[in-house]
Amino acid sequence: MAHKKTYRMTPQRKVILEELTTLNSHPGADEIYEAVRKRIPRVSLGTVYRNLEILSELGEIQKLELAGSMNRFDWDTNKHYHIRCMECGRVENAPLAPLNQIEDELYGATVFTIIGHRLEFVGLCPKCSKKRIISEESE
Amino acid sequence: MAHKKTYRMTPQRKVILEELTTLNSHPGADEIYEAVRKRIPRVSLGTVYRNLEILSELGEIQKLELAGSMNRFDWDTNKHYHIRCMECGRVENAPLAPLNQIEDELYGATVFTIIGHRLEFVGLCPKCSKKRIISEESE
DNA sequence: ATGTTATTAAGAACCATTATCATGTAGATA
DNA sequence: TATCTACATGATAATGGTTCTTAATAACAT
Repeated sequence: MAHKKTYRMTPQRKVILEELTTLNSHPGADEIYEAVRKRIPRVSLGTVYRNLEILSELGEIQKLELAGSMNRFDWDTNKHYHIRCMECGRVENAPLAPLNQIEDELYGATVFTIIGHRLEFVGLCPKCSKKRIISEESE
Repeated sequence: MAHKKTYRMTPQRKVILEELTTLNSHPGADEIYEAVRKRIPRVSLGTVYRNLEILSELGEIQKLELAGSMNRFDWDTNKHYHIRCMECGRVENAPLAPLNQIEDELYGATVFTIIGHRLEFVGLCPKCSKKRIISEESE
């Protein structure tokens, strides 16, 4: 029989959660690490990763597996989509309601058991799209 | 003025392309590397990565940036979506037509310049969904 | 044939993430 | 309160995918 895990609300875990909700937008583990270090200077990077993992297991936060190598984290656990700047990697929420029926369209058409879907928009944030125009001009 | 790059179809590049089209389904760079090594034993992993990159730049193949760290490659350069097994990582095409209008819905609602979107379904392949049932029974 | 540029093999470097491990601690139980 | 033990921690090494570097070679243009 599997043993039910219990979780403690440790100071580190609490600070990590607080900093994630404070940070403006979809930080990566590295940014969270830096923020937490300001309050707990001797915190270890492993602790940050471990707790982000645990918190998302508990449903307290959401782990975003977008394109690119780095994971990002979101305090908003509601279903929503994201836009990623292909230039600087900045991530923002996409103003689009969840496509709840889209998975039904695959029902019967695939041998897979569908569990969910991930939709991500790719584009340029204002800053990077401005930069791009300038660099095209100078060519 | 930017200098236009020219590309040669070298033996290695050709074999990489051939093996990708031969391999059943959405292989990663590692699988392609193994396949190419059977024909060019001394090929280097770096060459495989470099050429996969170049081939996708040329539009000969498609680079799939799905969730998780590993990129996969697709000889089919038409727009289409994928299903990924969350257990074993196997990837198949999703039988769903491209959502061509979906990006229009964000127009005016975001400060980003939208360039494209990525939709990926997550689920269980037949093999893994069978395994999961068995392991649930034995709990 | 000569210079120029693209390509290669091999391995080092890189970066995000995980694993390891000895030590520490919260909270249940005696 | 004392003790027990599963869970947590910090420090650091290891991993795995990918990219970069270097020096040697091959292909093309002249």
